[in-house]
Amino acid sequence: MSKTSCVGRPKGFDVDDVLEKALAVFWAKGYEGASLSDLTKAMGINKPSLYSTFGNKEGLFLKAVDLYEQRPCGYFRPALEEATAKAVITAMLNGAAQSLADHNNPQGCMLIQSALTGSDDCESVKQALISRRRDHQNELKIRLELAQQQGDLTTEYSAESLAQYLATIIQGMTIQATNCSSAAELQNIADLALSHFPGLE
Amino acid sequence: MSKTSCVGRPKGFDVDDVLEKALAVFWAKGYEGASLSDLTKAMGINKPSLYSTFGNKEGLFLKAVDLYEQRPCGYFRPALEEATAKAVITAMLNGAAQSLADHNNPQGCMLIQSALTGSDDCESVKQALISRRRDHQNELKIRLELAQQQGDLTTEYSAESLAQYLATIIQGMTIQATNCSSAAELQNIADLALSHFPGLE
DNA sequence: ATTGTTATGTACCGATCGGTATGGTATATA
DNA sequence: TATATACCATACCGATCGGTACATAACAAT
Repeated sequence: MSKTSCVGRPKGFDVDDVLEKALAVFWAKGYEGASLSDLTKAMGINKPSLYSTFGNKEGLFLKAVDLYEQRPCGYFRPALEEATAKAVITAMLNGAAQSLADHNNPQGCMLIQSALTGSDDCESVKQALISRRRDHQNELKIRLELAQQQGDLTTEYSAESLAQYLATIIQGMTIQATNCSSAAELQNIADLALSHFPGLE
Repeated sequence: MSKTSCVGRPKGFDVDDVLEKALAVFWAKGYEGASLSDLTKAMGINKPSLYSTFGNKEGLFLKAVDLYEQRPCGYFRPALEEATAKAVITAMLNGAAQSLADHNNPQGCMLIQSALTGSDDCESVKQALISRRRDHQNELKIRLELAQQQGDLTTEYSAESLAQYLATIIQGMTIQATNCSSAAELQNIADLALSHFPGLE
């Protein structure tokens, strides 16, 4: 797959494999907090290999973000596919609670905590993450608009408001996760939010 | 006040004044993202003055956090003094919305974004901020317990759950604020949260 | 005016930052 | 086997990091 078998010496590592190691480091330490030494040590490769494969630190980070959105944060897209607004929101809240409580992963959400602030150098990374967050919120809005058209979500509130409200709660849950909240606490928050969510009959 | 007029050459700057400048830098760039050059330039002093006055970077940061809790984030304590649970929660949500929308300040909440992640060096700062957040949540819990005793908050949910739920929403709002949400959007989130808050009548 | 004390500005410290030049090594093609 | 190609390890680059030594300047006490 990643071995298209070109001429020359083959890579001594699996690209997807080391990317996953890099993801774990960025997730735990953030973009600027993760040094090249941290990364190469965790990935088990040397700096020239990293640069020839991923371009530079920022390129590696963005690839890691792509992987993050496919893997651990993976409850999001499936939740959008649920049949009704209530099912979507339920899947979203429960998925967040479970994902954030999973101790196999670093605490919190990578899209939020890896570059909320930072030096001037990381402005582009910061903006990239803001875009991803807004994109997610927009996908959710579109799904809730559909639900309103299909009649399983009241039109008392705009889809935009409700999407923003749900995003706010989930983002708050990610901060709670970094505060060492337990799985039970996170699930309790999700339950409270669901049972009092606006617009669901 | 800060000039107790001791022996020796007097300071050429006002301590509270430069601390406020430092706060603005830490708030915007985070603990590690704010370099000593950033800080000294904004404060208008040189490094030796900074170190003799505040100890080191971490000492300066912690002093800035103290100041932050008194000043821009200042809606918290007054809100606890409100007469009823509903008034407390209303003041908390509206205060957060207004404070976060104030463009005189950097975006977001300093207690959250200035050290969510980072290198190993900033572990103690990270923990200090986690403590502050949990302390705030605990103060809120105690206030809501009192409200339950006084009968203006139902006992359907524990004060601890409700405090954590409100903290989650406000923390989510701070992330929304860093996503360039408008004042109207933030207020809308606050309104939605208030009108659907569990346990209020 | 002298002395003691504290603050200031400059110049510097070792360590680490992100990133790269280089030379040797392993592989595919010919 | 010869050669071209690409990867790997080491050592290095200038810049910046947090922090400090040192000489000088400004004040209070005598």
